[in-house]
Amino acid sequence: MPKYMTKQRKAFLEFLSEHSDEQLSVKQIAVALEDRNISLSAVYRNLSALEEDGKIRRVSKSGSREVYYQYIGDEHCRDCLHLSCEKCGKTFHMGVSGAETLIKNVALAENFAVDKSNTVLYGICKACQKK
Amino acid sequence: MPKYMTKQRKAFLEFLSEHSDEQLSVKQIAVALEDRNISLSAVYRNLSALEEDGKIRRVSKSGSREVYYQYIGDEHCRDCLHLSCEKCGKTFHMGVSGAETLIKNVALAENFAVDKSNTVLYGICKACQKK
DNA sequence: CTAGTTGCAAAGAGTTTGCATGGCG
DNA sequence: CGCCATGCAAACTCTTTGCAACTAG
Repeated sequence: MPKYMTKQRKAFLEFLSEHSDEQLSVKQIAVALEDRNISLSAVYRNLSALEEDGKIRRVSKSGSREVYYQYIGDEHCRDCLHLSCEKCGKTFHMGVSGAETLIKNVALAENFAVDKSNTVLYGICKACQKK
Repeated sequence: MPKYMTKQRKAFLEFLSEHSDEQLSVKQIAVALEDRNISLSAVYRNLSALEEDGKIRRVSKSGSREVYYQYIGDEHCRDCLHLSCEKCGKTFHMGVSGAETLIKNVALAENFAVDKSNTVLYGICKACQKK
């Protein structure tokens, strides 16, 4: 949707893609970007535009009432299921073959067509399980 | 957490459990209950109390920025994965055996321990697929 | 030059809180 | 009777919007 690449928008996209394995709150994003002279309203407007555009995804975390955003810019991510760790907050990708198997299982068992792009599985990742 | 069963709280729980296969917005709940003389603040307070208490779950829907709540009062639901239809908004339960298999697959493939109670798979249900 | 984008401030929506009143147990 | 829950209104926080100024193409 964005037409012009302003310096604000550039900084915005840079920041999000550098943190593409994290789920960021609006506040985190705003604070990180105010050094770069991006106003709060620009943050909100860019979030909306990029979400419509499919470049980022809005997600909700377990405990929190806050809204979080995550970068999904590259095509790769669109074919993955996402696993979100409830302890460290990082996101893991479940590759195409694994995801397809899982989705087929649900389809068979329940006659339900899972929407990959919108589904996030929550749990505890390998690293955090060890702690 | 609730100590007294007031008539408001009774109506509140009745309404939610009658609609346990739907995800309800705060607004829907508030409108439905204002006939029964429940103020907006009582709705909010009860939502918080019951969420802490594990009787309801807060979920987020695909397109919307709104917060939704769903009744999960009975023990049965705690052992299920939930499938939420993006068209009709209804929730389907994926029984224990199917859910366990699915969760084991994820654990094997990605070393990730899925948190059943917090995971909702989004997609299109059988009935809506036919339309 | 022109239309999209930004910043600011004000408006709006959603949620929480303080306090006096009322009702459950 | 004591304490919790409620209702109301005010306070807060988060998000959106109008408008003038700016800037990428």
